[in-house]
Amino acid sequence: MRIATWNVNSLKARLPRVEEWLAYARPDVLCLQETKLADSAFPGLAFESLGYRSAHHGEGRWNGVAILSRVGLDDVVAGFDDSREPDVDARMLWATCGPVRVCSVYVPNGREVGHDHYRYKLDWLARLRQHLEAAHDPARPLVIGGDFNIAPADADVWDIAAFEGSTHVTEPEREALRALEEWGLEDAFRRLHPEPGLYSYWDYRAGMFHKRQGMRIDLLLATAPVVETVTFALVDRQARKGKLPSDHAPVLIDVDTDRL
DNA sequence: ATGGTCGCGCAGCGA
Repeated sequence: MRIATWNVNSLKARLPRVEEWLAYARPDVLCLQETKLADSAFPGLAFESLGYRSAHHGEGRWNGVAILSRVGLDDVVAGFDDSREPDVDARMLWATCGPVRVCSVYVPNGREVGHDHYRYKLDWLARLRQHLEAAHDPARPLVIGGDFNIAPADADVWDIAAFEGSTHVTEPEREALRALEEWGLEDAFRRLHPEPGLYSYWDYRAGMFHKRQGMRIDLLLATAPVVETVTFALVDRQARKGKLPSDHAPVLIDVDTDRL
């Protein structure tokens, strides 16, 4: 079972690239972020024609997350599944796809250290941690895929010195990510690829992609039963090339579900 | 080259 995550930076602008990618990568499950669509504008029929069921949670203009699946799509929940006040933004979507509970997340960017949005980011991650503790079991198959807007370690950015004082690499952000890992999630891509220089996001500006100056902020966090059966992991840099690319590349893992 | 790019939506913000 191939599970992927991709921040598409507008699904309206990216639909041809997403369709092309589905055709050649053939993921079983794809988590999308930054669709920037209202639910009424989500192109579900286009995905249906390619063999995918889909669910979307969006508000239009900003944010927006989706899950596509060709192995079933059940028990869909939009937003935090914790009976508390709804999130102000459309950043989270849950669905059960075959044997795996899947969550697509677009973690707040944070904007600047000390900004209200930075506090919102940390609160958002803490709320996810609380929800996992209250309602999930790390012994069961769960994958949270998305744009976490956090580089887990210094090796996940092209030059840590360039990020002095910036969001995405601060200790509170990394601590919030570690809290998810301490509950029972693991960075599945990193487990198979410990080498540095592997990124999932490159700024559009200044030829950052061609200079290989990126950040690895798109993660597939998986519980132990999933992570122990991962046979392959990849950042598809091809999808960052060519005509009208997203500024993020898709990240995928292959899971041997027979061993789940 | 002292700025570089997108997307949204039509100015300027967010990333």
